[in-house]
Order: sequence, then C-alpha cells, then structure tokens
Amino acid sequence: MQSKNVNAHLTEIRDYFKMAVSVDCVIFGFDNDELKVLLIKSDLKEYKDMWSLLGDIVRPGEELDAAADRVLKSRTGLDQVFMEQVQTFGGVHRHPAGRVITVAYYSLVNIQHAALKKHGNELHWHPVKAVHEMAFDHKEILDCCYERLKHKVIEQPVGFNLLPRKFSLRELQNLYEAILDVKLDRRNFRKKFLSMDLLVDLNEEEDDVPHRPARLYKFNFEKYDQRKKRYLGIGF
Amino acid sequence: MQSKNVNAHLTEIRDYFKMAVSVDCVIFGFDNDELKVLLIKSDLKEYKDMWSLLGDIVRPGEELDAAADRVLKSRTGLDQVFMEQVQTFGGVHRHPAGRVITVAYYSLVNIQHAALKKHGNELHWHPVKAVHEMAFDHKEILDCCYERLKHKVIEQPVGFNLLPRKFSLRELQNLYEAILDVKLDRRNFRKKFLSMDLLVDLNEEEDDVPHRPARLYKFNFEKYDQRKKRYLGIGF
DNA sequence: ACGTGGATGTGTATTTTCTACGCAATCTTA
DNA sequence: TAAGATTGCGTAGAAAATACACATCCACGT
Repeated sequence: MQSKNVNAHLTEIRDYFKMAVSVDCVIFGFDNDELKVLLIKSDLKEYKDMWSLLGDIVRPGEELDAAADRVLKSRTGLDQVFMEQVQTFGGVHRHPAGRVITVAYYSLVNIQHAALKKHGNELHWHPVKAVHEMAFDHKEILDCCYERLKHKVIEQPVGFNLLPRKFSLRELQNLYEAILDVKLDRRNFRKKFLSMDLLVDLNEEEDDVPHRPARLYKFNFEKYDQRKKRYLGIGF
Repeated sequence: MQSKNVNAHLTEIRDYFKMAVSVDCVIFGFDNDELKVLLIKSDLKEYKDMWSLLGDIVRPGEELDAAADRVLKSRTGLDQVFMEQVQTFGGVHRHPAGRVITVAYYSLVNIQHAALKKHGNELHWHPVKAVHEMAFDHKEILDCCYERLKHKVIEQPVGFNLLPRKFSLRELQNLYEAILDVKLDRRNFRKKFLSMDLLVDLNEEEDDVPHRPARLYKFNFEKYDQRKKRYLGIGF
C-alpha cells in the first residue's frame, strides 16, 4: 500500500477504515467414509434457516490466524489442528450488514474429538457432497476450500488429521477416495503409502469387524516434520 | 451502569468497522533472462527510501480484484493480464497508520508492454533474487507470491504471460530456469513442451543473434483454454 | 468341525514417464 | 573455409505409475 493514499484527506481516510474483516472456517471432518463439514444455522433474518460456515468478525488487535483459531476452538473445543488460509472474499454486497471482507480458512479435525458447543445454535456435520444452498456466499467459499483440500492431499499427507490416531490402510484409502471422489487400486495405494515410510505399524489389529481385521498404523509426524518438504515433481 | 455497558458495546461494534483493507500487487516481469518484480520507493517516513510493492487501499464499493486491477493499470497501463490472489496478511502492526489488512496478488506481465507511469515516484524493475529488505512486511509478501508462482508454473503453463508473443524454446527454457532456479536439460525440456501440443510453430526464425537462429513459436491460448484443466498426477 | 464369504496382505509384469546422453545440421565469425 | 557455438532430433536406460493374480486370515453359518 502506498502511503500517499493513507495521507489523503481525513474524511476519506475515515471512509476507508469503515470496513469489517471476518474469518470463516471450513471445518472438515471424516466419518462413516464421508467427508463432512461443520455448519451452523444462520440466525440472520436475511438467511433464516440456511446453513452457514462458522465465522466471526476479526477483533481489533487480533491476528487473522488467531481469529480463525478462536472460532474453531469456541465451537469445537479444538485447537492446534491443521488449518490453512485459503482465500479472501470481498464481494461488495456479500454481507447485509455492510462491507465485510472475509478471510476463508479450512481446517482438518478428528470428528470424534470435536466436542460441539451448541450455544443454542444448531450445529451439524454435513456430508460435503450433500451441501447445496448456503447463506451468504458460503457455498462458494466451501467449494473453494474443498478444491484446495483436494489439491493439498495429493501433494502432502495431511489426510491423517482427519483420522483417529490408529487407522487401517483401508480407512486411509476410503478417506482419499472420499476426498478426491475417485476409485483407487487397493494394492497400489498400499505400496505408495508404505513406500513413503511415514506409517508406523502398531502391531495391532482392528476389532469388532465382521471380517478379517486389518493392521493398524499411526502417522509418523516426527519423521514427516523432519523431512524436508519433498521436491514437487516438476516434470521438466 | 446499564447505559455504560450499552455504550461500550456500541463502541465495540464501531471498532469492528475501523479496519482498512488494501491490495498489494507483486508484478512479475521477465527481462534479460531474469525474473523481475516491479517496486516503488516508499515515501512513508517510517520506511523512507525502502522499496515496497504496488498497492492501494480498497475503496468503499470496490471489489478486491477490481482494486488489484486498478493498481496494476494505474502503474503499468496494463489490464487483462494474468493475475491471481495469493494470501491475506493481517499482522496487527504491519502498517503504521492503523489496522490495515492487505490482500496480496501476483500478476505476470510482458515487461516490454508495461508503460511505467512514474507519477514522480520512483518505480523500478528489480531482479527478484536481488531484493532483500523491503518496507512493511512486503518482503514476506513477495516471498509468498514467488513461492506460489513457482508452484504454479510447474502445474500450468502460465509462464507465457511473461514472454513476448513470439519466442524461442531457448527463451522459454531460460524463463523456467530463472523462475525455478534450476538447470534443465535442453532436449528433455523441448520434448516435454512440444508434447504438450500448446506451441504453434510460426515458421519464423530469430534475428540478430550471433549464432544459428532458433525457430519462433507462439503459445496456443485457444487450445489451452478449451482443454480441460489437466488431471493432476495423483500418483495413487 | 469345516467350508464359505469377504476382506487383508504381498508380488510381478506391463506400460508410461522421466532422465541421461550422442550427434548431425546450421549460422556467424575469424 | 575452418572453428565455435547453438539448434534440432533421436535413442537407451532408469524410475515411476498402472494393471492384475493369488494366497491368507478371520467371522459366521451349517
């Protein structure tokens, strides 16, 4: 930003400082072999009974990431989960109350660990594929974050954040198939993941399954963090 | 007591609408086999004589993308160039004038087509690798956009936006080598690009080169636009 | 007790892509 | 006209992605 504009007439400056900034969180979970998103019923009369993302105004003196963390924690009790800023939506008329620019985040949570705090509002996990109409421009934001997630999981193993600590390769594959909406070959998927050497074999087995139980693994976060961000396959 | 609380509440609400939003443009160009970025000397006393990105406050009633377009056009005369929103920076103290949240964009322009409008300010193309200290948090923003660009060019052929309409494969390779800061094999690079079938052989040759002239190509934007966004190599 | 169903765990062959080079052709300049 | 530098093309080997077969294990029903 150029200072010239900041130093313009004071009245102008006041106009410029009349915007509000909010954060909106697309909170993804995984349950029942489906990718889900946490939504809340809008209490704005303009969007009565429509579902909306979890968000809030950014407070004066509050960092953007902190605001997103606060929203997540206040609704799910969770913190220190995977979260990433995605894009900022600034449509002039996107909010009935005035010019509200919103910074969109998505986060990946273990749906079992989330302790939903309803505060009287209706809070619900929705299958992502079943969400259509939403309040504000939230459907657009959801779509944008979902695309980012798809892109992310094929580059880096972030899917683990959606799973329980212990999981089988089948569960992991179901997760990828659900997110990417593709069918994957079981054996190649297994080879691919085991060759990354990021899974720790727990020498445990599934329980309570009506068939041969699978081995359980956990993700090796330490090794992943140590390892340099892998060189992306440039191709040329 | 009661009224005091109400007043406090009102003040709070007003505080929420006391932020300013700006856009900052990382304008990339390519010249002399170097990736360059267009910077301007800051005239803010806090950052006297330091280089900063081109940006401006988002006006009331102005879309974010429109603000970025306006900044680009006002300084370079260019419009309808490749531009992408990257990330939003909201550090509480990032601007001396108050809480200014900035949305970062990067754009790719043909440096020859840019007609710099100096307005008395110092405007200059800097080699990206030679930029170190900058005003505000602009170095961080530049780095972030540069990383995004690196990521982008290995996924989609956007580099053409930095080149003249007619170019040789050598120039194209120099571009990629400069952006990615790698050395590429000449023959494999050629094969890779020709196999994409996005280059149109113009049956023309370079001129004024002290060696065998290379064939000139142009990018086939029509074919690229028609073609679906290629399925990213999932790998599993 | 035993076979069946369904899912797990491992291996191998094929295809495709990436990578590493060799060499002739072309143009400029000495 | 030879030397130097760069372009343009092709081929062989390595690595990765893909396709596919089969044996093993556990729960359950008869």
